[in-house]
Amino acid sequence: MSIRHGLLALLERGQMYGYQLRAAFEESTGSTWPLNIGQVYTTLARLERDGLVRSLPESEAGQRPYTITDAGRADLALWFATPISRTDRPRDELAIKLALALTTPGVDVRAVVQNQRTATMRTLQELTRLKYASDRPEDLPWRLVLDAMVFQAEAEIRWLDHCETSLVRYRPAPEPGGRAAAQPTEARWDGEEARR
Amino acid sequence: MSIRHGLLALLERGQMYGYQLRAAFEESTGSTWPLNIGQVYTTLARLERDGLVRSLPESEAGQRPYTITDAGRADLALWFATPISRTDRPRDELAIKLALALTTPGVDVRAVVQNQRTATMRTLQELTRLKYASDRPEDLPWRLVLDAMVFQAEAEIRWLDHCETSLVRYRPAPEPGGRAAAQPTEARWDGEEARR
DNA sequence: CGGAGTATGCATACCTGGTATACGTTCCGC
DNA sequence: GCGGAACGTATACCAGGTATGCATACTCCG
Repeated sequence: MSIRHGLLALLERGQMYGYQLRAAFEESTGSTWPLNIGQVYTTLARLERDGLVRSLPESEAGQRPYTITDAGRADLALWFATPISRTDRPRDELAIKLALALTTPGVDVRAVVQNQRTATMRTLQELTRLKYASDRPEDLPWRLVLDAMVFQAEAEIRWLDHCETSLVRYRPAPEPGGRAAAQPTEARWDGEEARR
Repeated sequence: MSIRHGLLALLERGQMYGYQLRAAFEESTGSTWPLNIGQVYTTLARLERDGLVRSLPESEAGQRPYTITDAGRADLALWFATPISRTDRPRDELAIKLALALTTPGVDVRAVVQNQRTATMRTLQELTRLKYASDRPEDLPWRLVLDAMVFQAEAEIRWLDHCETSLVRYRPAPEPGGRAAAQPTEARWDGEEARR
């Protein structure tokens, strides 16, 4: 629901049309997350269907501006007033990957951790480089977005290190017989282990 | 692409059918991210369409097990070998929300930050409670997933505090005239500000 | 001047992720 | 025996996300 409310917030500043909305969205986050133009139009259509925006008559240059409605303003206010909870965040692909790597035969978990660590370190350097590239005080929103990514990358590094030490202590030998794809007859996960 | 590869990794342990796959997936992440059963079947169909899994004949009990193919094994190995980059992560809804709050008239940014902070602190307490609930050493994957969420929540707290101090220093008065929805004639974002 | 390239602008097709729901069977307890 | 819980598959539907088509206007350069 991020883009819906993002467009609503931009329309709260005044009427705008699709192309403008994309530019404003990308500018407010420093082009960190490029926004496909097609999604802007489909999202605008859905917002209009739901009564949160209203499309104005096409301008002389062929642009179709939109305005936010009262219902849209209420929805936006609710979005700003409601904190983002843990349950409506997307799945953490890295965590899933590592958790599954631990129980998948033939996977070098240490290597996965190490590869990810160097990649994340590289990202972190790139982010700090970007951070000090522009120091204009009016870029506060963009710099906060950058800081969010920096903080998150640092947390990821810490977590990866934590994983590595946990691995050493708990998993000296993951599977004593090597590749364990040898039970052909029946599946090994028959549900009674699935409930903890 | 998280679930595609997740199912592939589970099938690497041996043949399984849909319902089993969901149970195994949820168990390996400690039911942190519940997986809708419908998604398992549609994803399996897409994996079979792409030649990464093969469906076996229906068992006597009416279950339809799947096996991973060689192409699937190769895809899975590639997934484990390739680190997750910054660009293919989902948008950070909280960062977008705060960046937009800064430029949206009539939004109390401090309140947004404070609300989010208390909510995240609550999740953090809940997570540490969960973390010490089970200490079985064989639950390492699940505990690592939990730790990932803890590290991320802590980073979020730090970032929110950082936002608050930045706000104090840079934005003592966001809009001197109050609600600024007063320019009715023309849109205020005409593209020449959009390029930085 | 003419054409190639680029920015502006809208629209649609298509795929994946995610959810709800329908619809069966089996098993177990009351 | 019957009602609910667990097991199991399947489909419809919506939102997020991407690629692409298509049109106009401006600019730059030979």
